[in-house]
Amino acid sequence: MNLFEDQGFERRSCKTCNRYFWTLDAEREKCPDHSDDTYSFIGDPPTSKRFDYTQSWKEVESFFVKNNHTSINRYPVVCRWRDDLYFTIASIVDFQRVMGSKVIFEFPANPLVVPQTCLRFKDLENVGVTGRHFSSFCMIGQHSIPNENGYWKDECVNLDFNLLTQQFGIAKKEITFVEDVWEGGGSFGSSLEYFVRGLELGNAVFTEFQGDLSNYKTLDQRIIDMGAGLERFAWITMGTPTAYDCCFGPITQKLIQNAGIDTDSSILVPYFTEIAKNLELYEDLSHVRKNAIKTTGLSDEQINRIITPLEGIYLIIDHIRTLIFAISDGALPSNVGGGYNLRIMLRRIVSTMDRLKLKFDLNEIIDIQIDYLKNTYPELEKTREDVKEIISIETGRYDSSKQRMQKIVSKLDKEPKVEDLITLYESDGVTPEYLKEMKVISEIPSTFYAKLSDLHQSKKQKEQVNLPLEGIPDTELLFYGDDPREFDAEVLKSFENFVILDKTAFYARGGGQEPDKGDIGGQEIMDITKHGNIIVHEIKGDVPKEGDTVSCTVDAKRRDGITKNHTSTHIINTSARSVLGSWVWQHSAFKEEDHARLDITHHSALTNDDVKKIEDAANSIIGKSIPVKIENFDRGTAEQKYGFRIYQGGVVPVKSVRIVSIGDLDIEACGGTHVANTSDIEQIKITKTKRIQDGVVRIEFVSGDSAKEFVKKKQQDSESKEKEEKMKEEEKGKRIEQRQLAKERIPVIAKSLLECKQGTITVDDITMKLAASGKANFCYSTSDNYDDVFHIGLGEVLCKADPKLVYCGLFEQGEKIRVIVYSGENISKEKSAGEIVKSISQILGGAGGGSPKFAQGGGINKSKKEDAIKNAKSMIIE
RNA sequence: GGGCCGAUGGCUUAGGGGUAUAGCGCCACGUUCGCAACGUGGAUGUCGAGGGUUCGAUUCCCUCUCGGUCCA
Repeated sequence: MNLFEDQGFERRSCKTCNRYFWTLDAEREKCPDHSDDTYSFIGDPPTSKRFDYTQSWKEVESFFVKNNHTSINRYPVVCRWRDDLYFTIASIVDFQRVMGSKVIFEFPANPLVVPQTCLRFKDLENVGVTGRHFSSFCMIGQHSIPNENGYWKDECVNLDFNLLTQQFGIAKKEITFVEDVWEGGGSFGSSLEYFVRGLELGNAVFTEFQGDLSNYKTLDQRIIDMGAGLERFAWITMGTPTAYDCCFGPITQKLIQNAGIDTDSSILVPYFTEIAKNLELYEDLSHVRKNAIKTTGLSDEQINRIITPLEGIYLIIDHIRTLIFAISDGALPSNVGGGYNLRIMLRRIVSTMDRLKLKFDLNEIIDIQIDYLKNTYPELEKTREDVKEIISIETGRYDSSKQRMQKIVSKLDKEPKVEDLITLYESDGVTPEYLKEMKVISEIPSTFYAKLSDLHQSKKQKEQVNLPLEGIPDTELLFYGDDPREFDAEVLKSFENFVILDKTAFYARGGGQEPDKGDIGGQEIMDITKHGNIIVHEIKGDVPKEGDTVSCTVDAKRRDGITKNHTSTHIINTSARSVLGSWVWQHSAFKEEDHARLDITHHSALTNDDVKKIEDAANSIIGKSIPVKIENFDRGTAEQKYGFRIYQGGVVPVKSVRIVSIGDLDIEACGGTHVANTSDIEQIKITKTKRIQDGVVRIEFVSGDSAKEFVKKKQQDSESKEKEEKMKEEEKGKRIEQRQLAKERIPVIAKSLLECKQGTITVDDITMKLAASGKANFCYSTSDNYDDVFHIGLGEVLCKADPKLVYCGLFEQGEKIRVIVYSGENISKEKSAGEIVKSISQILGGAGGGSPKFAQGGGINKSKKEDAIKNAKSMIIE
């Protein structure tokens, strides 16, 4: 290093860990991790300049721009350009593109700096407590490829040295460089970490080898990956007790005042210095905290009144800042993948406020934070209201989920067994952690997770067929060119049922678009798949000979339907985004000939109103007859030009991307087939929507002719449904009429019947027979003019008035005959209604039963009606 | 895609092969100068839809729809 020689740095080995480091300080014997001056900048910064978070970036940026760097905007924190990462975790990730097993680097400028927001959830429990851990932070990315524009080690170290000394005014003897090796992502190189007073400010990695330390070769492309923590740059100039105090802008002071915490720097400075030092010594955070309390001699009262609430406030602010970035960039809190991290963070915010009895207005915190952050990240302004909306929905969801769990837990009458725990978790979403918190169970059984995972043994993945494709050239794709429906092609290879042609107009399965159908040399095509750049056709009958020329026909109607549906997918996607909110992204899609579906990221199920608005927006795009333009771009150029919205369908593993744009409404990287103009689609109709998982909504739809048919069929359906409804209404009216009739007539009939004091009387086909004293009275009817409602009503009234009465109603109902028997209170023991019904029903060829006081039954032998009533008479009157 | 749970008046719900529970709300009347409170009474609940078993299904079985939830 020329710099080290010029400036007089000395290389030494740490007395504790033997690592080599470079210093100007003749006294220094240990590396920064093991020195005594660790974190002495707290309360005593090593520079007279004071830069907060915003200003720190302005200083860094202006320094590098002055030194011929291009300053580029941050990339999204949702890492859509890589399949293996959910969130952007380092600035270098911005420029990494995975192709197969290889990672390649694509730089939009060289050299460059970027203020890259990075999300890391590894040390979540440290956030707010340690003074320097964040769930998201700004990585100052300084990147260079050593060519005619870029530079290598010497220049890099020079720049970083000058940044610290000139721009930040830190004395050069404060700076220590530590030698190390950095490895990751299949490549490695030497690295130089730079520290000031024990705080690592940055790490420059000189990536030049591929492989690992035992087996490596030089990379074709050497890269400088210098990452530095912007929050730390601000902190070292401000010397505040924690980095949180100087990195969040005015919100921190506001919340501290709001909570009424008295921040006494004579307590905070030594406490957080101790925390920082102890963090290097112990792994366990509670140990670190305990030790710091002991060393600084803080009382329990001071901890509870000052430190604990401060930790909570720091956590809340940090977590909200992360949520602002993540939601702005299109991530939604959910129960899957990276979304779960966001849900956890929101729940930590809410439960921290509950625990500390802090009443903050989250919307206000979001506003103040965005007002501050937009100095560096102006794009956050655009999603301000969307962030608030998502956070408020998620907060509400947490509340109702807590209530739900409480309700379920309150119903538990005994300590649940492991099986019960699994049911509770699987069916009701009650986590064992919650049960432990609520003291329903004392410990989570050790077998819980084992049993749970047994239950969800994932089925074996479909084995991928390995086809012998070596040496076959790429297939020429006619569907990207003239796209003929009939063409001749040469058979390059054929085996089993597979045919490979030199060129093809058959679209292969891919990008959610189903393959074409048609025939090759008269044989029907079963499936078409893509293997690298080779298209493989699977056909039904015998395969043609290699070298033959075959004539091919594409099923034009099918292709037409699929194509319309594909463009419709793009249209619905952009319509949904404009109706619902900026968080809407394509999650996945499927396009068949006569129907298609699009899964989008959205927090709730769609309402009918949402669906109508989306459909209207989509049809209005069709009505505007917008040309659909297809262009090919270099990937980097496309990303810079259109942003990461182009990756709706996921990662595109090719260097040149095909950009499909519908005016400026929707621009996506897409390999599918599309109509030339939106008016070709004619009509889009959403047929169904469904929430398929937390945070994902499925929209099923039809377009073109299918849409027209759907509308027609729906019209017919609604007409027949209307008729049905009318009939139901009529039936209902009849029933009500009958009930009304029964209600009116029962008192009248009952009165007449009860007037009979002896002998027999018949009123409206109902006969009352009064027995001699002591015996049961008998009342019956076999008229079909009465129904069950009537008999039940009359029986009850009569038996109440005459507790020695047995009432028996027989009537035909459709093909069957039914019987209802009531037995008065004073007689029901000897003349049980249940027994009578059983006997009668048997005669009628059926069955029945009930209680001694009330029973019903029935049968199918209508002709036995008279026999039945005779039997009843004999049973009752004897 | 798979598993589990659920769907009962406007709302919350009990129940379970044989008259469908209760609370809140609502309406009417009474008490009151009026309100609240109280008292009395009232309501068109096809017990999510369709099929099966049965004399009889809201209940049991099957299919479907919708909702919840968990796992991929």
